[in-house]
Amino acid sequence: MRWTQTLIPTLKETPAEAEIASHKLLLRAGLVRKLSGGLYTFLPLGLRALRKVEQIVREEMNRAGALELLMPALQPPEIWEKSGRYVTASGVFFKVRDRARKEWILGPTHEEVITTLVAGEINSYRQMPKNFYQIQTKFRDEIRPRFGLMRAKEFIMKDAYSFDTTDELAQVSYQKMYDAYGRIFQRCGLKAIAVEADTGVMGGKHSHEFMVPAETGENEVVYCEGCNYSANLEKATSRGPAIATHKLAPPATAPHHPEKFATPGVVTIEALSKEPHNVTAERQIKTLVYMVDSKLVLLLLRGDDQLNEAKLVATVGSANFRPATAEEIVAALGARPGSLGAVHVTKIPIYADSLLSDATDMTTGANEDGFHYRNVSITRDIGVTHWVDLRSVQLGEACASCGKPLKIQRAIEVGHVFKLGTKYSENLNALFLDESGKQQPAVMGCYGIGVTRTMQAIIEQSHDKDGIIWPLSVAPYRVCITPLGVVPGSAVMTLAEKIYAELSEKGVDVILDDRDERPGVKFKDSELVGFPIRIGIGEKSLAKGEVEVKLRGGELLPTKIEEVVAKVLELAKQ
RNA sequence: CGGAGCGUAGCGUAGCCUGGUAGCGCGGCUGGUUUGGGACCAGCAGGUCGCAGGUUCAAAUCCUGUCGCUCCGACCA
Repeated sequence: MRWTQTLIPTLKETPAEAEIASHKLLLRAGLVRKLSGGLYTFLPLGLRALRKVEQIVREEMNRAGALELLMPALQPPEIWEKSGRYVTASGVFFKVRDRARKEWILGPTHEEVITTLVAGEINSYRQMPKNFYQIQTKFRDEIRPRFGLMRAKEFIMKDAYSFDTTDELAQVSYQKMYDAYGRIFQRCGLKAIAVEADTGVMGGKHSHEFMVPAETGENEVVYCEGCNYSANLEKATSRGPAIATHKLAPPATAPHHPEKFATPGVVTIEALSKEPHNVTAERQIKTLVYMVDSKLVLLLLRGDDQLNEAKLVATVGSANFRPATAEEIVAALGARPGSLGAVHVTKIPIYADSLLSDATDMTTGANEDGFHYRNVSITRDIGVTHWVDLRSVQLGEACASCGKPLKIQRAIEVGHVFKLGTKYSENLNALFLDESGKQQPAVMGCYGIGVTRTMQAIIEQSHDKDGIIWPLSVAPYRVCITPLGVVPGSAVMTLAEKIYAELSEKGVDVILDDRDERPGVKFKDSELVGFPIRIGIGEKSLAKGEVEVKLRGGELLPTKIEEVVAKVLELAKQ
């Protein structure tokens, strides 16, 4: 490709809308342009990089035995009603109506469609296992699109769905995808790690997310350097905080009942931990009031812990919850937030974090404004209905499996693999006959990669102050030829044309910067766009019988003219 | 949806508080000088100041509404 014949609208200045490095570079390097919030046009250069990522995904899926197909983006709501997700997933739907006013859904994902297909086409254990995938545009009415392609209303996803006869074989399919994902991200030049993850609204039993460490990521990953443990913060567990609760023995003189005391104006854990009360946070019980499916529940945590809402969802089995309003709380407990507690509460379900299971000599609100109880023993004084895991792991806590201190790092989720079980196959009738002629639901897995997000994650992980540093495997062009003069017939331009023709002939992706621009402009642009290999040709180097081969990552390699094609072929090999 | 901020030329912005001529840089076009790291000179084009209403002799500026964008939260590839 000749630079003057394509469109690469690079920008010197960063558009105000971009906040993170990869978003700024997508715009500045002329890869994408925004049409509207969360909606982007891929310009020729951006599309080339995207196609490279797609091709890597395709090759690895094929290698893992998955079968490519293509499903409609427009879906009938009836199949979502069958799966039960018409209501639970309704928040993400873009809906449209046809001329008869019938409603259709722009597909946010395709479990319902693929399961409907399989229900019709696969009837015997002899036809399994099967794994189908597609690379296709998804539509999600995101509450807040952001960071360019990172979270968009419309994005390209690779989604795969496996169907097996047994749980054991489904595990094999899952492992194949897990391994393929590792290869895909590695080939994209990404450092990605697999972490245990929460299954969320997808349902299912078990899942891993593939995370790209990045400060700008929207997720937090808990990991251990002592063993291989790593998990999304939403899911992570530990041996608990450094100060254990069960070691807080009550003084021998303490009475065998809670003792009410006045705490005027004290409405936070922190305030209670200071003068004159001096009750440290780990000796307090934090009482939260939530509305879950329009019913009140009490959530108890140790004073220094944070509620993990993903764990709450897993615990109560509903994503339909919110903190109760002050009015609802006063009506139910008779006190305002800040003086709440669960002592003597009997009519409301009480979910307590397991960390409190043997807590004694604790302090908590007395459900009377301005008063707290001390000397609370949770098993003696509080009618806990459910002991559960509600707390978020904190930095430095001991790893549950090896005891080393846990670390926490922000990351971008680029892929997610789920074991789904038989939820969809049962609801949508994807049944097969086994060897004994018995009808059974297929055991499913589903596997997603955000292709557009992966492309941006590569930029986020691989750039410097001058621009993008594309890995060879996904660069829009592997080689950029930069003649410093473009006069037709000149020695410089003649050589540039010759090298361009030879590399093109050998099948190398190469772009010839034939713009009549000053050298500085061309150098800056080639670094901003981030071509892995640049061949600089100018009169100075030509006089020495050389051209300059420059790697975007660093080295400058003066190269004899007659050796340059062979050398670049070697460098551009993957 | 809750909270915060911002909408002025393709991009980045000044002007707004204190109402009266829309200004600058980048980019674009023409001509010239330049030519190994985002050149210089001269000239030119490009704006219903997001939109609608209101106040006023007069609105980019003040008021109301609305739409859009960005950031924090919930959602997720």
